Amino acid sequence: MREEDSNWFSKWEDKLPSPEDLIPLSQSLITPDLALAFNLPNPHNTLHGHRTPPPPPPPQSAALSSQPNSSAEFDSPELSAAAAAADEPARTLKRPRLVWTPQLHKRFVDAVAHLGIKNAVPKTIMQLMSVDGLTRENVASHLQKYRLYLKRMQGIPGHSGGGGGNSAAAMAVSGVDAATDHLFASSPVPAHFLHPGRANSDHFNVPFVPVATAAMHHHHHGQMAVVAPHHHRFRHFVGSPPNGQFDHHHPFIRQPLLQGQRIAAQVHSSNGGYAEDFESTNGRQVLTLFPTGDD
DNA sequence: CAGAGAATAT
DNA sequence: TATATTCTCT
Repeated sequence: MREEDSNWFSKWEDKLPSPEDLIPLSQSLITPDLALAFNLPNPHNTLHGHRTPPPPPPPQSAALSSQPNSSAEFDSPELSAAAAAADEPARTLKRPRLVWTPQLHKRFVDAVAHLGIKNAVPKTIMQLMSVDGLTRENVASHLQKYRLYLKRMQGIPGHSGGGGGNSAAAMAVSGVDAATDHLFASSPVPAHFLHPGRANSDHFNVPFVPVATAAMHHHHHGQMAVVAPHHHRFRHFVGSPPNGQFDHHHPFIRQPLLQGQRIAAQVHSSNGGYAEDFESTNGRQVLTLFPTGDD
């Protein structure tokens, strides 16, 4: 692959989304814990600028009664952010539901596509997506649904996975409502996804930059310029080659979504509008990347 | 044990 | 319904 260094770079570069595509993608998920712990740095962000990021209310327990748990839980007032932060916030807090926006899903699909079905497992996908705050569970859950979607799509021949031309047939046959697949249909399904028998070949060779989830630095953001590929050869294999046979295709790199952009939330009860900040409705919060139209 | 994937739960 | 959580198996 080295002799193709320059070559692959071209291809790589070619394949990259344009800056315009990348920028809207540069959102980051901030873990609620983090948000709480740091009391939302609330930089000068802006875009909407308005409405101070309301200090996310402490997790008002209640709800959920899965474990009657012993005794009563006291939510001491002093258990505020400070105390919580000092004590290990992550443990007690509950993450808001993640909303898979088309942009986020796009990343997901890209990751899966470049990893190859074989290596596309939650952990790996998650790492490749490098979205701050995204958990393996988030990905696993989404992947499960996505696979079902693909399965349905496979049953319908003559379909080209396309956002624009969605196959009503597929949906009709599988008795699924169009709305159901809307998200999935928003990103084209790579052809090989639909061919189980076919040995697909793309895997690893993924120079991804692990994003340190340090909450400390929020320097420059917005600028998501394509990271300059270092001249080194990236030797980051994801997973182990089954038989040592490498099949390198286009290198795939993702710019980690840096934090500091903006975080938005949408209330579960179908809030018609788009997100503002963190809004809570009896403790039910939804974390979402702001919708930027479609891709 | 960690983690994938399916089955449930909310 | 969409996403989360739990459970089972690898």
